[in-house]
Amino acid sequence: MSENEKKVPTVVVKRLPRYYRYLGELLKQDIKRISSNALSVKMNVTASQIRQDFNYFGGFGQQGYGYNVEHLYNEIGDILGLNDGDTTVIVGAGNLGRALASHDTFEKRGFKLVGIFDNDINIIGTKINGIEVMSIDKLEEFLNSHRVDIGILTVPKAAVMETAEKLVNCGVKGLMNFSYTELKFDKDVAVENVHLSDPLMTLSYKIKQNQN
Amino acid sequence: MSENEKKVPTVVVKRLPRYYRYLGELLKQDIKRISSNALSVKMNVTASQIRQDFNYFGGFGQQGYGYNVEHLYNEIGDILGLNDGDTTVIVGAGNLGRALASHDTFEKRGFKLVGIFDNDINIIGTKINGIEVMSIDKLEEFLNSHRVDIGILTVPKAAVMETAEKLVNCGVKGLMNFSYTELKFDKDVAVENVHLSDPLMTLSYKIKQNQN
DNA sequence: TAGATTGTTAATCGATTAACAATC
DNA sequence: TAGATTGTTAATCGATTAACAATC
Repeated sequence: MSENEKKVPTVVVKRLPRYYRYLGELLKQDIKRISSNALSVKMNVTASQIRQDFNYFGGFGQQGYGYNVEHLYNEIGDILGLNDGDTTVIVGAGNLGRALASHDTFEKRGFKLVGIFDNDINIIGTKINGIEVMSIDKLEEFLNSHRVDIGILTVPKAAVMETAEKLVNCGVKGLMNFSYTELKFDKDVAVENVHLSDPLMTLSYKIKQNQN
Repeated sequence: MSENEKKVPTVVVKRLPRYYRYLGELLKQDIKRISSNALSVKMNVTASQIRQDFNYFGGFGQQGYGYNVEHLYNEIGDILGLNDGDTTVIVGAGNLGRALASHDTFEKRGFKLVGIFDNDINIIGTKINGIEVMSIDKLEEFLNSHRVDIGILTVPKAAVMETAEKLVNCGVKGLMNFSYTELKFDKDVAVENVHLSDPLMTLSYKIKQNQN
């Protein structure tokens, strides 16, 4: 990052996927352009925030016109690295692993699933979404012979640390962890810990509030 | 909410599940008490933030001692409404619905799954995690004869709005939506929209940053 | 009591919103 | 050109951190 580029706040980065989704919808509806104001109404945020957010990455709009939907969509995709052809492996072919392997949004977003691994002899060899489940014993061999950018971890908690280290040691650059732990590596390894019950708990809180 | 209670910022509420998880771990390790400072090191946040956060709900600690782990854990559980015995139904028994039905953390957090619904004749009647999948045609009948607090939506996007409205009309107070839309109701219906590919995109962004 | 650590106020920092000149 | 809407600076708001008196 060069001297004069200001670091983009995490809070802004976290909003990018949402912009991307909304713009994708507009694109589908064949809407060619949109103003920050019109978008703000749809997304329920302020127009000011939208313009500020986009300006972290340079202006994508045009005065008096607004934003070209397709252009903006592609730019945000680029910023998010969705056009980098990132490859993924899923480790852990249990219920959640299988669900994610079949989750076609990942593919739509430009991520290519190249391998699924498990240690259950009854699962190894079966196919999920056209991809054969391989033995976890073959993981390192596979990683050494294929470029894998992202590891999606759906293994039990007890196995997650060991698995994560294997992945990282073999050059995987990012981990999406669904196990019940919080992984953390040096800053050169990107990690996203996903806890599916967190939003459920937040929901429970909100329900309780509404009752009063 | 009474006059003099200040509204808890969303950002604080969103942190509660994480505190809850960490305290649960401490509890398992038989750690009886912890100071905000020790917890801050573990959780990689500031001790100041921890004390501020807890103080929105009244003080749970004791000067010179710190916090009693079990007590704090239970208090946060109460605040989150985990002891309210909230019941859930899952609508959509595809891969993700099945994975969530088998996801035992939901149950550990005090949520009771009471029904699973689908429209696929091949799935109806099968059992997931001991619960029989019912026809979606029976949804309203079921909701009218059972108290259901939370609806977990794993139906295709095209069906989500209609399903959500059915649930809400039958008294469901909160929705956890995994479909590719953003649901929004009046503020008396709590909604959490979960987009599994969002963290994957954020991860992709981080990887791209690390490359530079 | 002395030491530790909270609860809470005050200071700082960062993010959001408002405003408007620039310009398409 | 006149109107619309951005890009961007300035003002405001809110969240985080620092500091410390209260107190266990």
